[in-house]
Amino acid sequence: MVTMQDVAERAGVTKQTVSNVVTGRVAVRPATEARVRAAIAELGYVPNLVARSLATGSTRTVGLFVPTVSAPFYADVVEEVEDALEERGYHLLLCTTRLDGERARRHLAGLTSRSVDALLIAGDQGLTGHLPLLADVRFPVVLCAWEAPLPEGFPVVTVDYEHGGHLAGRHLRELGHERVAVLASPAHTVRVEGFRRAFREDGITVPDGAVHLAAAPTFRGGLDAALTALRTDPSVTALFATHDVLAAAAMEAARALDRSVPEDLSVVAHDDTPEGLLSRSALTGVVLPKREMSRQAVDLALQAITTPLRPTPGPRLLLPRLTPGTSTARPGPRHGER
Amino acid sequence: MVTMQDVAERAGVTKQTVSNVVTGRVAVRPATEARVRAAIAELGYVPNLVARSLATGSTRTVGLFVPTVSAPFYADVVEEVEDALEERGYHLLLCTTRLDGERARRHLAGLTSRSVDALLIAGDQGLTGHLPLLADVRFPVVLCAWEAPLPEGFPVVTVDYEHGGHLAGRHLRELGHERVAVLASPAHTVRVEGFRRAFREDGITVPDGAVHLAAAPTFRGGLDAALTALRTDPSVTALFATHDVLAAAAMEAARALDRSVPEDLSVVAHDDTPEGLLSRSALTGVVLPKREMSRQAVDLALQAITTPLRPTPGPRLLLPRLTPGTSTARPGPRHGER
DNA sequence: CTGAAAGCGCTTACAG
DNA sequence: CTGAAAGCGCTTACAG
Repeated sequence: MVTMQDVAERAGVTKQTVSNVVTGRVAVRPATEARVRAAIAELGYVPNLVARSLATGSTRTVGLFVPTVSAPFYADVVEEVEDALEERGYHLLLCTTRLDGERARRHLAGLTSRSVDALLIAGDQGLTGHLPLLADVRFPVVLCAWEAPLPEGFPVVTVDYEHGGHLAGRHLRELGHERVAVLASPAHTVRVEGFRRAFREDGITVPDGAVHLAAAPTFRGGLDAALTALRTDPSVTALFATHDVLAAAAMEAARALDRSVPEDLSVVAHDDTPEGLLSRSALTGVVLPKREMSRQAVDLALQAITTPLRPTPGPRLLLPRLTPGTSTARPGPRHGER
Repeated sequence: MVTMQDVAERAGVTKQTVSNVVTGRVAVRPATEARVRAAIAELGYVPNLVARSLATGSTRTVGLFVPTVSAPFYADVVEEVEDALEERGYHLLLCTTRLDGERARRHLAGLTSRSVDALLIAGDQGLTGHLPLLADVRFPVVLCAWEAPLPEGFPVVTVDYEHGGHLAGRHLRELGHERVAVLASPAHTVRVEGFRRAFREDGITVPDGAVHLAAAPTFRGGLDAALTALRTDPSVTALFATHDVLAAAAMEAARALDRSVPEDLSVVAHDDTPEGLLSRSALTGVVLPKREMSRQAVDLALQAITTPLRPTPGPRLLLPRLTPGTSTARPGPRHGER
């Protein structure tokens, strides 16, 4: 391996001068710089980043925990975070936790001490019990996309999920729906609360029995829950799905039960991926500011690397928006006939 | 920061002994080890991985390039690779290239010299022109999921895409389809060739005009191509989609044109994600051995770190399988009536 | 603007 | 089984 020392000898300078040329931190006389650059090119010198990291104390790498990359929402978050990091000259170390706290714990242990400059944790699922571990960690931690109760002591950039649920509920109320069902992941209690609040404000109760939890956050799990929901109460005129995968399942369930969307059934979703790669182009959905959230989280983390954030800033709540699609309409004539 | 030296002083030994305890490389007398472990616990010592990397020459991190994590196929590959790496005590540095060779080049430059022990490149899209750059790289590179012509000098673990296309074609032929169209990504020429070969073997030509390229590998791009395909030749009884996102688009197009699947139109896909998170639970598809491919690629890469693979092993071709679903059937009565 | 020195925190032979 | 020494390849003040 070619080292700085080799370059220095070739150029007839000391390695400190080579370092000055490479890092650009200190000005170097043009003639010297040219000699050094020529030597670098001739020898094919490439700086050893690990040695630099040891000397500077920075790896220029940030860790990201997400539950999975197979859910469109998190796939987008990963790419947004990667973009933001790349622009700032950082690498991305990815860990998927698969809703498994023990797995997250192992990953965290592997990241101990100085292998990343900071850690971003997107999504609270399966992690809340393991938060105390984060206190021992040597680098700043920023939480995002956090729906569980917000822990103290960590910077958080997240979405107002209650508001998101409320937007979905109000949309259905404005269309005139009264009897609705909810398809939810167990972790999405806050969105469900917001949704029910919208109905409550109009004097309508969405009963507990109308909330159907998907056993697993998969298409299959969602499909079963959706079929159950529509069979339990065939008179519902609309379905609220708390995330994108469940929404796809809801569409499929409607098809299976021969209810056309939106004529026979409205479907509104949370976490829609409107320009994504999936088949939900026309879904009415609450879209989350993924890009904004990712960038703010990255900025906060990089800032915390150089300047400890004392005191910890309060949580930043970004507002979701409702994007109208063609999956919702006024309740159809079938409403109440069954 | 607590160092090995601090622990050594506390335990009344030298730091080499602490190192021996931590790495377990050299046996240490039980009594000494107990003292060292106690000191580690008391001081909350955590080894500095960067320093270790500099001393050992290994970062225990492997880079992975994928075009995107938003396509189900690559999302699965990322998680499989991550699992294989984690089992072997390695971290995953992720770079998404977004079909952008320039972006890949930048990422590659950032990985120079010793920041990863090895690099896995999954998916050839947008990269073939940049392969020469890989020759300069300081760590082993393994290619996988490679459909473009195989470059010399790199270990490759990929799928027999021609065979995959042939499987899809033969399936449709066995059902009796004669007039078909293909929905393809520009990069998927090999699968298309295999598909056409299946028809050619039966004396049927799939004309060039029946192959519709999606402008972009997105749902929207696929939908446009699918609508064009079905409008250009309404008499086709089956559609072959060369990857999962296009298949989802084909289903949507069928729906939009009021052709029910499989009665009015069969759809067979390549790269299906049967147990994935998407709405294609019942699609007939050619499934790729993602898990097997990912593990073999990881094994090859880790092996190459310690023992240079000389000469470079020949490409490993894994065989895809056709999984029957409910999206294909014999051509319906509509066939030829238009 | 350039050079000599110390140091980042670990591991690795090598003696004892 | 334990200790003294050298080294991994860089950066960072600090003199000159």
